[in-house]
Amino acid sequence: MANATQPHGGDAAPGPSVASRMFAVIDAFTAPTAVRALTLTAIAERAGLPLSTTHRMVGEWVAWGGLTRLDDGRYSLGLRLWEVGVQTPTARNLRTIALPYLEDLYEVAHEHVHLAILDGLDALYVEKLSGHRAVRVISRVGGRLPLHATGVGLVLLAHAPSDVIDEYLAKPLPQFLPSTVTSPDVLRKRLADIRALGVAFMSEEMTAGSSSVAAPILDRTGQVVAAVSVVTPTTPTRDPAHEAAVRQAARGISRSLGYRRAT
Amino acid sequence: MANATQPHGGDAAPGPSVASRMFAVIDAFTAPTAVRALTLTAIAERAGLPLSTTHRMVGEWVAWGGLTRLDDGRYSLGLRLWEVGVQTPTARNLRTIALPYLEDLYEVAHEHVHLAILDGLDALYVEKLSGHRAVRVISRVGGRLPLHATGVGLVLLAHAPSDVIDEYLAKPLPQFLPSTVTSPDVLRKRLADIRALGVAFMSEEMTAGSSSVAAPILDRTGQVVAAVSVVTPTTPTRDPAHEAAVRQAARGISRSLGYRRAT
DNA sequence: GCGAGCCTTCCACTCAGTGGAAGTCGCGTC
DNA sequence: GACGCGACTTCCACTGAGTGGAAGGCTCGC
Repeated sequence: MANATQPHGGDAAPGPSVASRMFAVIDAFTAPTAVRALTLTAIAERAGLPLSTTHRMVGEWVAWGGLTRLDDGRYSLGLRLWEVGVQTPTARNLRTIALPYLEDLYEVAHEHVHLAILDGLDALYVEKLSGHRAVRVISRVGGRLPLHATGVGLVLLAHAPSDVIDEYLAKPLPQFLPSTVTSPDVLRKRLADIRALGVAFMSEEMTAGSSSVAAPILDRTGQVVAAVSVVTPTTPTRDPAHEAAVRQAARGISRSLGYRRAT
Repeated sequence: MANATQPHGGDAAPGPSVASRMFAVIDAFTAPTAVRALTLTAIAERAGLPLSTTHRMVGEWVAWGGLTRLDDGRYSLGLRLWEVGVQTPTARNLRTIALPYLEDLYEVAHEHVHLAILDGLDALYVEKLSGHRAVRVISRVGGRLPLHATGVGLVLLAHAPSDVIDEYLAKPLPQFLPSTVTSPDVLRKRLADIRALGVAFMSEEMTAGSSSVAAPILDRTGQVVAAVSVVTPTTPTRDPAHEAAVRQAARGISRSLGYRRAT
């Protein structure tokens, strides 16, 4: 679940304000590991709050619908939170515009199709389509994965502002599998290739048995705002149809976002 | 946006607690109408809070990531809210399990594919796939539509506990188009037919020019927990392929949820 | 230059929020 | 079937976090 660098620190300081305590309660479901359901006591522990305080906070959340009490007495994130969350413009607009193209891509490949954006120093997965027989991968909508070991991540990093690249390469890069590239120099070269080629290829660097092709999505200002990819089981030779389809989807979405090449 | 009966009352009473004021701020983006971005002053008005209080609340939300300040100074719902929201078990589990089948359905029909659940007295849209050329409809993921005028809604209502049906039929039913059925008696008959047939057909009752076929999804206990539908442009004759595909998708999802017919 | 909107900051008052402690509930054990 | 345990709920006196009116900035456009 890659607990990234900058965003949300997890338990840490609940802070003196009511609001921060309210958030600590919600964060208990996210950090350190994402869980479905927690008892009141568990929430209190994870949030670092006294039980009675937690009790009141949880009560408020439940009243609003941000948390739900399950039959067994435990709590889980509530529908209201989902309802409000999916309204968030960034994710919603992008999804709405991109979905038809992702569908097309899925129809060609019948493999995982990913759409991700750069948030902080992570690839944040905005959408994921999968079929019945797709490879096992760990991405999930709303999840974060590292930039240097995923197809979409590499594309996003390649087109990020140079200070972001520097910052990312300055920190130690986890090696997930033998072929994960962790050398900053090699990565720099790789990013240059990705910019030149217009697509990124990735194989066996995050999940064993899976490879991907990813391409950048540009908005009306020509900025890279997202990346699409197809993730397939690793095969001896690359399927050129996938590359073409990913490129086409990326182009289609970019056009829908108002991008006009070169002018 | 059908502001339903029971859930979230919108502006109303902010209440004396900090939490309720915090929620009032978020609700400002939802009710009375969903909006993308608001100025601080607008939030204060919609939430019914003094400006300085709003200022502080908004500050807390921004610090956590639940709201984002845009370049023009206005605020919109923040990515963090989306990130947490998509983690909500109900929606997430259902989506994950159903998606592959929805994909199949989409591939057959190339029209809107909807997945909805019953929440309160509304159909809550959990997932929606659409292609490039699909009809214009007003459903959206996270949105609510009335039970008596949509395909999924009719299916959900038909299989709801009888007290829910009674409650729903007791209130006045809005007539959206000439062919919207609003008579409780006619609807009761219709619901019985839907239960008998196993699918619901709906035509020109919510949006002009669109029709749909919907089928129920059952969980391991045999309860109807959701409904799938395909929404197409209205045509003189019904396409039997759509009905078959919807039934098949519903069956597939039900099976994945652990439903075994009859035993 | 002036007014209108909109946002930010300040600060004395006070009531909402706090959390330790005591009470309740349900369950498995001896 | 009383006992203990863990998990939850309620209580309440204390107090500092939160409140909101007011004043100060900033930025337009006329």
